[in-house]
Amino acid sequence: MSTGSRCGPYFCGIDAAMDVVSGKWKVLILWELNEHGVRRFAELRRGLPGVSEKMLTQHLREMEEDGLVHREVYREVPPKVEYSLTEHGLSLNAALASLGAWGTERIGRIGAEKVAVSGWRS
Amino acid sequence: MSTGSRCGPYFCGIDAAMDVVSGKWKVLILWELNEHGVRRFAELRRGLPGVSEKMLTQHLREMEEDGLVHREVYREVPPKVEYSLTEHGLSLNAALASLGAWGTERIGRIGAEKVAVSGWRS
DNA sequence: TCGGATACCCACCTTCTGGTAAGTACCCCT
DNA sequence: AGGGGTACTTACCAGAAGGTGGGTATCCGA
Repeated sequence: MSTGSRCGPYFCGIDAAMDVVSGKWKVLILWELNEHGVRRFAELRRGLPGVSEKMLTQHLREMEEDGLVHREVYREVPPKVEYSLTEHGLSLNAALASLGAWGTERIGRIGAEKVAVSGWRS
Repeated sequence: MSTGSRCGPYFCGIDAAMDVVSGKWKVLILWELNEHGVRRFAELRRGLPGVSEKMLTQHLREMEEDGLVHREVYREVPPKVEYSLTEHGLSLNAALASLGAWGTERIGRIGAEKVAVSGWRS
């Protein structure tokens, strides 16, 4: 998966979009980055309770490959890396908005539990 | 998974929506059902090249549990079962439209291959 | 000097997902 | 009588996804 680039063949557009978004934390990373604009690695980790460092780096690398996030490395000590959304990441987030609204409605319908994390809304 | 109902806890709405849609063929089933209105089991199987009977039944059962599809059994011989979308399934499909548009744009951007199947558009 | 922070990488292990192949029971067509 | 279609179910298996716990090099504060 790390080398197997997500590039189809696809049945349709939804298929292609689901591909870049499939991964336990990807939409959450997208959301977090959208909310805060720019985030450092450790900030993302703290914002996503339960994510392992391995998964976070792996997902971030894949999203970088897919052109969704921008990775800015500052060659200093201690290391500093900033992540932000590219324009494709931003537009993907916008495209996910209606899906988010549907999901929020569903949460209310089935009375699902929600993880209480400060900073998470909707 | 068959018994583990998809019911959170969730971080946000997108999370909840992704949950009911995660599965290799689910969005495709959703799309197929949306295009044709009502479909029988074998029609769906033929419309989704590569799907195994096991996965199709499994996904259909889960989507029924999640209130996305309606299953109508006709007690005859040979057996006849018709599947269609519920209103929640229809609204989910509508919510996926913008994501589909994003994906279609992405396919063009990266020049991904598309499965050529008659009946599939966009 | 010791612990904590930064941003990772690596190997190992478990869990989950999906595929294969078989069986079921009854029908129609040739 | 044999083959194909209907809509599944079950058992088994392979590969992918994700979690755990270690290591790296450097710096800062206590």
